[in-house]
Amino acid sequence: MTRVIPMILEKSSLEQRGTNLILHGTGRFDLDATLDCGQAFRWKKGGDEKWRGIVGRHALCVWQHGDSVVFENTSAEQFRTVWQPYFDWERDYDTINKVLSCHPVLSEIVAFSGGIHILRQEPWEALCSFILSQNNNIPRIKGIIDRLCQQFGSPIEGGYTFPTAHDLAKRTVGDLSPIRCGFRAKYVLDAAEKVSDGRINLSALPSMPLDRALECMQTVNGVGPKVANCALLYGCGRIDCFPVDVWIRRAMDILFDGKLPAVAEPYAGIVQQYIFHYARMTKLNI
DNA sequence: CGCCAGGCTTCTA
DNA sequence: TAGAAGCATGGC
Repeated sequence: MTRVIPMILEKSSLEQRGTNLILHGTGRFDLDATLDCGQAFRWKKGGDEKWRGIVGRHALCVWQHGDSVVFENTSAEQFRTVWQPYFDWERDYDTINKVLSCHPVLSEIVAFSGGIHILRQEPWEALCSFILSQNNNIPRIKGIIDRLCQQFGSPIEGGYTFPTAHDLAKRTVGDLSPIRCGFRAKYVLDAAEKVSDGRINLSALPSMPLDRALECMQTVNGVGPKVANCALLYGCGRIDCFPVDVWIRRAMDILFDGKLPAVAEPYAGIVQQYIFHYARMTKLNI
């Protein structure tokens, strides 16, 4: 049975084909780049070219053909409540990309990275993941997070959930040793304690003034400006955040003489992700 | 093997 | 108060 549902605000449409749901007309959206640009660490691409990952308590297998994206075993209802917000399909990236492209250098970066969407991840998962990311490389971060979920998450069909702050708050550094996250263990535990006992209220962060939200994040031992910005950008939908790491620092100096063009400021977080992907993939060979 | 990784805390001058 | 050292671990 095939049914096509036109979508509000989009040129796209949904088609239910058997148990799979297909989103047509995704334009310039790039699933590979979105899931592999260093913003999320729990997606794996199989030999069958399909991505598998877990968000909340939902396991998903997803792939792309041209401008269609296929969601395995997904209902329209689940798409609307889980995957549409997660993949940030409510946001008008076409218009943002158009606005950015008036700047010559940004235009080149948009041409390269403009298919990326910022994923709306769980705040706790984003905070915890980016604590684990510090002074670390992406393949190893993924391994650590895999082990964290297997050890302390809940088993569900298709894998394990990300452990809650409450789950981790009662653990010790010794408990975390099988995770092999090194000196970061004490930082994760401090974050877990502060989130689970309410000293940090993650649900208040999206609407807080940015400077206060950053300050709040940085009350965690082991969370500085970079991790705080990442947690707010990827976990709280704060696209006004601009995390600066070594790649971004170098790219900003080379591409923009150290200063982000004014036209990019309202979308700083999105542009940051575009630049990060561009910098890593091209190694800034310009 | 040595260098470095989506940094941060702590020590030192 | 700025700048360097130290930190666990392993990918490349």
